[in-house]
Amino acid sequence: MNLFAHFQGVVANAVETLVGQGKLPACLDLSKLTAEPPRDATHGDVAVNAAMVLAKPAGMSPRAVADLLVPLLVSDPDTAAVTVAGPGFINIKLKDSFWPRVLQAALGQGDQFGSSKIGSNQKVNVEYVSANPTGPLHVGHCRGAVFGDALASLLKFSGYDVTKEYYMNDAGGQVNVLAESAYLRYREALGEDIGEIPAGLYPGDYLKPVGEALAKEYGKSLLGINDWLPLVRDKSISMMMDMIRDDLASLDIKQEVFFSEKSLQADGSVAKAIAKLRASGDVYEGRLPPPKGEVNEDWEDREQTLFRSTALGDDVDRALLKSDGSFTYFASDVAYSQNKIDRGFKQLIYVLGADHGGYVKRLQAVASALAGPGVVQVDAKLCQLVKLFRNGEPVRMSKRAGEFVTLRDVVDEVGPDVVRFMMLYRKNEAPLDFDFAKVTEQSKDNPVFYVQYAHARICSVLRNAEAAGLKSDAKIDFNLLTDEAEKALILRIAAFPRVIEAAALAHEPHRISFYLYDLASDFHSLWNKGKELPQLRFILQDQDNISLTRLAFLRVIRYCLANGLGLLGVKPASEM
RNA sequence: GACUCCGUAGCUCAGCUGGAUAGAGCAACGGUUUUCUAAACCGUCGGUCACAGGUUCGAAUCCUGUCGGGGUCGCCA
Repeated sequence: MNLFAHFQGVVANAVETLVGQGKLPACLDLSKLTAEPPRDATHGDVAVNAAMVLAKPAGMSPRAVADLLVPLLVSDPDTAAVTVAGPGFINIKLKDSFWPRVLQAALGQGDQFGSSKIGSNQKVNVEYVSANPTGPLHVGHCRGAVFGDALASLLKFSGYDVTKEYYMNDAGGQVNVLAESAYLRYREALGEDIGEIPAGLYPGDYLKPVGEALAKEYGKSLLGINDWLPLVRDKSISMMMDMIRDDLASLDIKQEVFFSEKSLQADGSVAKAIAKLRASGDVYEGRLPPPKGEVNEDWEDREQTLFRSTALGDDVDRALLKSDGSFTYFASDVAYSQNKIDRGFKQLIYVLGADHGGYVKRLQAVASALAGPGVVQVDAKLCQLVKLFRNGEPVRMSKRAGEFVTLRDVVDEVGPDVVRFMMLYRKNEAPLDFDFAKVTEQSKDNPVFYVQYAHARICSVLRNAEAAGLKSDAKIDFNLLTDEAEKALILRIAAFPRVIEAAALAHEPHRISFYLYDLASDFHSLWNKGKELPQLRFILQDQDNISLTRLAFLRVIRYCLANGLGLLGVKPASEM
């Protein structure tokens, strides 16, 4: 249960009661009404902005609105006191008996604590990675991969019907280059000296197994023929996708749908989607102004088939057909968008690199044109660059052969949990520095370690508890948790569902990482307080009720940590 | 030139879709350990939220403009 959402409802009901009594005018907009944790804990437990938001539309002073609301809120069974403060905040102080119920409920929910139904089973498509199937994933793909996966988990946990998807660009010119590169490796596998890989082809060693596989499967039969390309291309793509899936598996990422661009062209979907847009007047024949910025020698002024994306907020209209009559990449995306709409998705989330920023508006324009304005929500999450460092020194990468750091290199060096946590310890719009030395350091400077250490400490106490042998008639009574440090933790725990919901609505999984850090900090504080004040320790000799209560408390904290880490895709450590 | 992201403490960053006196960590300084994991904790110091306007009860947050930094601007994918 999200207690803040609960009290927002309580306040909304109170307002409606007042409207019913004629004390407040009807048709007030309640959408801006919030209930949130006050900045300063001395103000109470829940801060409500109702009086300030409603004052103007009601034609009253905030104070007058508050005076109407306070009596109704005081009568709520959970409130101990209601005060009006500052510019018109209504601060609710909850009864002491409220918090034990929160802990009890959290304990009962266990690994579901923090989950919600705010998604109402709405169908959401999260498309991420979608790297060209021409080689292994590099470190640049890492962030989007982890981000997309965590966002999908977060949305599932929040009650959305989520599909995790990868779009395979298996139709363009890149995969023909891949095929030519693989064909060279095939000839090499048959014993031919192929020399240097020509410029423009993919030089990486990872294509050698493709050549060998082709040699094994077809012998020399592909040498004499002219139409080897489609066959080699399909085989290469298939093997590259297997490799990419392996790379993703190393981060424990498994997408449910791998959607083929080629299939859209093959089954006529692209032509159909374009025809639909032409019928609605969104596609026309026309000319484009030359591109700004760098001069492009290939630019040619000609009449072409264009999507009227400027009508929907884009900078220029977008071409759908190349001069040779084949579809552009964007044309496939029109059909792909239609396909997603047809599958019933109400939200299309694209996790993209920052270099795709210019693509966002046309994706939104296409969805709007195909489904109607506002019918499907398109949210593009742009992940900024990851800069790699080794002991403070930037890791140099060049695009020449062998000098790029692969996703696998990073995962193999620091482990999947560290990669996942660190990639989510920044909001996606912020650039991220990733230092191999720092992220594996075992100290509080390293947030991954800090959070894991809290979890391990809890597990350690729970192990010790088994040896302590508590009496079987001991009872859990969360009213026994009265210390300031304990209360701080209880408040933090109570905020967990709200953090998850807010992160899900904002599509910002990084909020969970920061929450977990704060939670770990509260826990470490309590732990150390127990060093000075032995009565605050978790297991007390001959005080089985309080010991059992504190152990249950620890289990609730552990659920928060484990559930939060689980959403990030990080495995909690039970010892370190 | 256009679009887009960013600009918050000496450094790295949060800031809960507009709330009350702007928060953490690092660095600096001081303290805590016969103890359930000190791999930790507590305290002090540190701010013109880039700048200028606007919107309103109220702005780091929204709008406009300026400055500074990153990214993008193809019939590529």
